[in-house]
Amino acid sequence: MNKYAKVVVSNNSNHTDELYTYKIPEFLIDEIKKGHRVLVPFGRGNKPIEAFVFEITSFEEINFKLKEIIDVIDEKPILKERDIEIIKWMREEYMCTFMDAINCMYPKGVRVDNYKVVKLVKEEFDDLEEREKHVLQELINNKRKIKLEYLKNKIGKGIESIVKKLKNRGLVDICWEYKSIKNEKYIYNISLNISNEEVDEIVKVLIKKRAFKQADVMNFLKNNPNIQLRDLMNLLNVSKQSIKSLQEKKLINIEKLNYYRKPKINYIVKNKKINLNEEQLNVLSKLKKTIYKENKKPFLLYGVTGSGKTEIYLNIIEEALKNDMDSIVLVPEISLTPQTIARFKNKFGDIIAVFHSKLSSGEKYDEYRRIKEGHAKIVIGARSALFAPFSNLGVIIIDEFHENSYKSEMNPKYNSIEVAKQIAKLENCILILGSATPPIEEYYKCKTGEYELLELKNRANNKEMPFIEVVDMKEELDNGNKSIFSKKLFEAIKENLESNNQIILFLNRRGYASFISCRKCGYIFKCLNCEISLTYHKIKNVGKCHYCGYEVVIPKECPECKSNYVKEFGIGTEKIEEEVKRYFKYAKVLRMDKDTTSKKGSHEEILNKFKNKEADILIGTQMIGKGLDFENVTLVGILSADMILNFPDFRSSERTFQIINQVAGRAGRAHLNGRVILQTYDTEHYAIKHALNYDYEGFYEDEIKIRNAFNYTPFNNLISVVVYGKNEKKVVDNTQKLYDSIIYILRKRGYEKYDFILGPNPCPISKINLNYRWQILLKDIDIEIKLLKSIIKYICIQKRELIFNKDINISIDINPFNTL
DNA sequence: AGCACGCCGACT
DNA sequence: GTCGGCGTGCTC
Repeated sequence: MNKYAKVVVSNNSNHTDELYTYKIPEFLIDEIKKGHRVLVPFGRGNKPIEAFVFEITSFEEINFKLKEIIDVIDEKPILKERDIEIIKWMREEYMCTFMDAINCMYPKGVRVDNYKVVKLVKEEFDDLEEREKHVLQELINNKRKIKLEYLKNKIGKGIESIVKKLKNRGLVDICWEYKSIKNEKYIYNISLNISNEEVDEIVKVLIKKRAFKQADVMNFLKNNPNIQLRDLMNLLNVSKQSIKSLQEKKLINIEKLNYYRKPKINYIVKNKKINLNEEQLNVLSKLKKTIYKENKKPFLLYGVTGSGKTEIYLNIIEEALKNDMDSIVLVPEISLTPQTIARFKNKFGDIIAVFHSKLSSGEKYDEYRRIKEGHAKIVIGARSALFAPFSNLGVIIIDEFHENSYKSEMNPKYNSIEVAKQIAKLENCILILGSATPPIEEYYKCKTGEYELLELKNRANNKEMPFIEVVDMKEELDNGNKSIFSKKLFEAIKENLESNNQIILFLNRRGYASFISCRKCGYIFKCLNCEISLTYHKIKNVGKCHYCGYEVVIPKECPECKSNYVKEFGIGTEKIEEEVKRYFKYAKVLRMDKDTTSKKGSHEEILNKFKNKEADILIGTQMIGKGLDFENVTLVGILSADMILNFPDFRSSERTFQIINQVAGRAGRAHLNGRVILQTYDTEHYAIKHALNYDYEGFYEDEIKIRNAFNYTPFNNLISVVVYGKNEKKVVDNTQKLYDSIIYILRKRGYEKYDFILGPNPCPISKINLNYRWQILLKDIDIEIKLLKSIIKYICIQKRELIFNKDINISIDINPFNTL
């Protein structure tokens, strides 16, 4: 019976994003399985390309002749059944191609090497031009076959037409060939299959048959019981054939070992027992109970800062290991969590694989292999670690799962939480989403019963959360204090410095000032490539664009009106540093933001310095808020909560609440009492009021009402379609066309109200890197999200050429984290 | 996308 | 005539 494979071809194109059917040749029928990588001839020229088998069928569906699969690439399938399910799901969910999703699962880089060759068919020199003869002669000299590329180098331009002419006369043939990259690296270990005593006898027989090489090998093996094939071939200068025939005579064993196979390690779990408190034990026992339960719900682990979530993670992973199950731990940004990683490594040692985005593709592949071969049982890393190829997944943990790094910014623009849920469902494994400030839409799912809520309400050391004092900056201004420090914060810094305690100052913006302008004519320094004002960096006296990296020296004179009234406005971490140094001359200050941590390892360096008390004050942006323990910090100053609050995004309240919570949690973690001072112009805002009391539940209740009233998530989905390109007019026209097409389809389907479509509008950042950006936002109000997606897919992907210009790009994001 | 093929102007 | 440049259309 004929068998057919439906495959996805490895081609970065929207036009080939479908399943292609190939006939499986006789010799591969038993070999090819779902998930295998294969080589198929594709296109008119039958170029051999890599493809992934998604289905195998045995009936003929199509009546035109099918091409045959050339070969399988790997010994074992690359994709598991559930990987294929996830790929299909991601393609639907995020409107990406099969290949976009496959690229998440399988490290790219090692791909098929293909090239065109010219083959000699007939030797006939009559009526040929000089250069044609030359080509023919080359072919005769080179075993009648030459790479086209090689000929191009030898002959130069015009080779294509020469070869074509030769082809038309039937003298040569042009076709594609490939060098198959078999990815598996093997070691062949050779040993005797007979006893040493028998060897001499055998050697005599071999010599009689004039098989001298084989005799050499046998003699060698008598003295060296174990050797690798490669070494044996080099040392004795024997061919593979000689060794093979020895194997056929059953005189030797050839053992195929995987290159990565190390001596099997028995992993040691260090039993430095930390006594869990009652709350933790309770949570843990609930988790353990579900390990073998069918149809698990995802767990939302709501644990206040310092409640010992990590300890729960370590324990449940240990439990999984006992049951021979693997675990995945996602952390927001690997470089920000050295302490967490250290704790995992301490406990589990060698069986941990670490995934960062900064691994080279080779390193990534090595880690991939380690996992695939079962040498790593735990992977810890950023969102890409989610796709680790474990065979028996038991637990997925997403730590600090409110962090927006879990949403991919690149195609496919997936949300790790959603993908994790999908994987957990298919693998029937435990999914733990841990946070001190869960996203509103996720916490909502506890209320609806989609998640099971686990709570850690107390800090492990039983310390109260530090008291947050709020300072109204409007009042400060009325009292004539124009500085960036309120009187209260100023006094507190002074006190803490005197008593030799450490201080953290938090501000959500790097640089010195948020913009630079001329006070006379109002000129504002802007990026040349982006529609964004430049941030002033005083140390280098430059204006920097935080979107494209553009930098320009700021002149004293206004380029517009030539006056001397150029001045910077707003505050950034650089300015805080300057002010602190001005007021507190003897304080030692460290600054941690994107500017001071660009070098590798500079992160840890700053943190270590601060931990070792080499500085009194740490000034920083968001990155100081991530799971760091500093015992001697007794004061945290949040300089301007408004900066986040006034951000033009529906999540800004939530972000504010989260950041205050995170940053405040840095104070007083050990024996000392902490104090937090929060400066804001908006003391009455509900996010700030609830944050002061660490009242997540209260904040949730207020926020969910707003989400409901304005049709935001979790009540509605949002789709953002951004149209961008270098030509502003084309961008505007194309966005309008997109809008018109959506309306046209909706009207045909009987819709009359279109108020769920916002736009077309320019994006809040209307130009980035010379690309003008326009946007249409759609919500699934009174319309099915599926329908909405299918309409957008139809217009933006399937009929793309009909509607959009060639130099126009489209970016579709389902439930984006921001709509800039 | 990326490749093959074909149509058309340019040039020995 | 034929070279090669680009436009067009298809990929099991």
